[in-house]
Amino acid sequence: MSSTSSPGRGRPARLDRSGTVDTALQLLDALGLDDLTMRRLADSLGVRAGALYRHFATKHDLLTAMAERMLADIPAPRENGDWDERLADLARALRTALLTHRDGARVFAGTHSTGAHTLHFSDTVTGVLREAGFTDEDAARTLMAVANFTVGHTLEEQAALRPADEADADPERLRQAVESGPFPHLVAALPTLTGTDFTAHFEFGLRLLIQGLRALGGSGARRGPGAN
Amino acid sequence: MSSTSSPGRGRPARLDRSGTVDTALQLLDALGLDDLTMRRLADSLGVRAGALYRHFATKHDLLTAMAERMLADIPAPRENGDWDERLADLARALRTALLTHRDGARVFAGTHSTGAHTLHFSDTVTGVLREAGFTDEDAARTLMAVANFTVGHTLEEQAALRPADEADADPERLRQAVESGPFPHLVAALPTLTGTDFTAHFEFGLRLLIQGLRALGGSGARRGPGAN
DNA sequence: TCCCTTTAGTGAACAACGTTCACGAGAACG
DNA sequence: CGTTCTCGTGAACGTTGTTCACTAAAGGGA
Repeated sequence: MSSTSSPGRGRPARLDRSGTVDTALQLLDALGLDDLTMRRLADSLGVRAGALYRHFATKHDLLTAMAERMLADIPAPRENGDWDERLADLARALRTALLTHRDGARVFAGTHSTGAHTLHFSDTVTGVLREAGFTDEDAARTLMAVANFTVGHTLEEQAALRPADEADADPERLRQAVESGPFPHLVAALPTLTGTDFTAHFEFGLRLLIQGLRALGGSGARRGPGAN
Repeated sequence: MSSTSSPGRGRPARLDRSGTVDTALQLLDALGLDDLTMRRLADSLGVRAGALYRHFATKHDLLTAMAERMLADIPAPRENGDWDERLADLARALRTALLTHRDGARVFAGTHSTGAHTLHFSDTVTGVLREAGFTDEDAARTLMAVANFTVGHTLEEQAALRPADEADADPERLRQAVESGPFPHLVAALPTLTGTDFTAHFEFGLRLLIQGLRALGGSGARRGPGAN
């Protein structure tokens, strides 16, 4: 299937940053973040672990490059749309990018890339807002709010997606704990809380943020659409 | 200074779950999550590392107990207040609880406690919303949205608070990367993005969520206050 | 009081981890 | 052709979470 990830035999195994990140992301999908080790990655590349340090100063450096790569394929928001639709496009695209790889949100949350893709995404978000008439300050804070919500949500979503053998066994354990204590409101909320339609959960929070933004931006909300 | 954290000499060193969690949280504040090891914790307790496994099945189990303990001292929201004020109280209290300990958000995000304090907090949040007239479903989804935003925000806040020696050096490195590329909107947003008033950032996102909630809850927003 | 069961911590070990470094093979270059 | 530089090797270092046979001490009947 893939040409870069098989260890092969007798292959010369010339490494480079880009191909290594590719293989690392494939390995992440196969093993999860906890089992992604420098030695296993080196094995997949037909190389010893020490060789990786010619290209990445540290494992954290590798993870940062992986996070940066995850944002590479984020599509641009729709053109000729209102700012709220375009902002929603971008938030959904960020969630999708994190969901594309196993433990993607954990990798992203643990790093702080200043690479071109990450900066481009942030620039696009603030651009949509500034062009809609929001102040620089509100645009910046909105970027943070949307990104933090999206990362927080996806962290939770991917935690729930984990194989159940990892001692958590959330669905039933939570229900039992809630029902055996004085938590009447939680009992009522439980069906939704344990529901698995994470897209609906995400859309709910996103709608809240955007509605709040509409209420805030007296000038921004009423601008003509697509004044590109 | 503290009586539970000094290794002492010749002390019999009887362990229990509660005291161990206390010492672990003190050690977390002193060392940070990355340097909190089972051996160091055992040292602080005057005990060998293996002894900890009599009380905690795994390190993750210990961390879960620490996360649960962090929510122990969360104050109740104001009584006789509108639902939006009470919800804001709870969100702020969660942020404060996570900020109280170094890397608190990381510990919390990496665990899923089903303990009494965690459930009580969730019950209180959904209770405020249900009593305000929101549906069970909206109450549950609001809990998730507010919690995910708060955790995501505090994760970022505490990451920025880290000692600068950890290779990130965010403030200047980000500015330099942004200004050396084609990111005009980001440049404009930079002063706010690199600002250190995280409370203002948090309040902005929180206001967005609550305003959005007001727009959503036709019946909820107009209920009489304090219908306890 | 004696015995016996249970509890809790010891000490040593295990496999695995991230990371470092002296070294050698081979490419690149003049 | 000779030299320099690049890059992966192999072995090691210190540290991590976790396990387990053992021992010392506490608890409870008879």
